Amino acid sequence: MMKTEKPTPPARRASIGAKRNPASQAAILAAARAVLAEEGYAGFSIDAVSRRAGAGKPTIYRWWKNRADLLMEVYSAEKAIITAVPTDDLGRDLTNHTRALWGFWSGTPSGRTFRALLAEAQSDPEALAVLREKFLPERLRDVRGLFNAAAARGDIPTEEVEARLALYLGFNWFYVLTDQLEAGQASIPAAMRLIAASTR
Amino acid sequence: MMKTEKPTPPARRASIGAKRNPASQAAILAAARAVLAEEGYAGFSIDAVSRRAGAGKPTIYRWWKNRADLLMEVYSAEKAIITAVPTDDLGRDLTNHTRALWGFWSGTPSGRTFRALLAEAQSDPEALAVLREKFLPERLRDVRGLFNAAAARGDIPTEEVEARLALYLGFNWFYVLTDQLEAGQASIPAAMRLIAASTR
DNA sequence: TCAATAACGGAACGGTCCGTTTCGTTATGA
DNA sequence: TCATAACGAAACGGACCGTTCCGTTATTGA
Repeated sequence: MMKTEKPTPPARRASIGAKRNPASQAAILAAARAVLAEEGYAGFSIDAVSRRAGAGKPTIYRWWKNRADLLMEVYSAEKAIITAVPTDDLGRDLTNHTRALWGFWSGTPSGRTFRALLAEAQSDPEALAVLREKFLPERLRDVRGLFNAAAARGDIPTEEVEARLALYLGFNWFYVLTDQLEAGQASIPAAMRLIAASTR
Repeated sequence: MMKTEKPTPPARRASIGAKRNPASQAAILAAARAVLAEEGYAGFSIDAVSRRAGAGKPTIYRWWKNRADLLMEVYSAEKAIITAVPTDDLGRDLTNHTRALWGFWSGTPSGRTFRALLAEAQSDPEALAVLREKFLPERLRDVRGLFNAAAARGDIPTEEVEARLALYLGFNWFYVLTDQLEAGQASIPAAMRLIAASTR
């Protein structure tokens, strides 16, 4: 396998006593982010992050259970300023939100992080459960709010919120997982219009 | 890591001369299928397949470039008898096709194989390219036919076929990747109706 | 004040897996 | 007949996993 090592100054940190060193936490998250940005999921290993951060592996395992755990925090640490305030047009809201999300995925390491997270969940049932029951619900709160608001207005049936949410999610997953965010942009408006269509 | 070894009779085969031994090919594919069925992507390694098949690793690498290559053949070897002949109702066609696909994914190791394939593509750009440009187009031929037929009838705009196909694909991916095929069945009809909706 | 506590980075551990090479064996096909 | 090539086995160097032990550092609380 490849071995693209960065001669970056390790910049290690010592213990600051019987408590967690925030500098180490930050260095590890930053290193994970950098590895993902530069090497993608293929290069993402605890060893690589450890080397890059100038941190010991035990320090990583002390605070994160496994790779999925670390990936989730890396993703969450990137606080996307994607606010989703419902107007009176669900289709427009969804289009705007999708464009913001794709911009976030493309313009930061977050797209790669998300892809890594989803891949990791395929080989770790426990990670998949956390993804399904904690990570996704949190990340979906705003979008779900858009659908709920539309349902409250009577624009869409309440009992179809789940199906439409799945359509929305899947649409985004398909393009990010196939690394086609660029080419897929043209499909956004039509897709969002269909997801938001009122069932008269 | 785990070590759940099967004491199954190795049942190895010798060379049959200066040509490929079909029995070895079959044994390797069957072993890969079995490993995926029993251990999922987590247990899928060339070593494990080699042991299980009673085959040498060089024999595997002689005929398959990498894991993704083997995964694709495992998936393709499972010839799903999912015919998609368009009627005059795209929504109904899609619902039927989706149910057949999910049954196929649930009732065979193919769901796990597909998940493994998608995960593998996240760490191997070359595998992703093959998936995108060869594997998916082949697998999507029939479904694309459904959309094209609907477009030919004037039920949906031709220029929206790509967007609707992406919605369809993503919907399936979301449920299979989150291992929620069972719970997601209720969402199928509504989702397919939206994807098939005519834009009057 | 001063020991118990705990985090830190490091090195090293046994183990798995990768992809390749080397080997002796087998049988084809020209 | 004999070059060719596939076969399984074994072993390779290297990467990575998750853990253990180490000496060091500084906090915490008795």
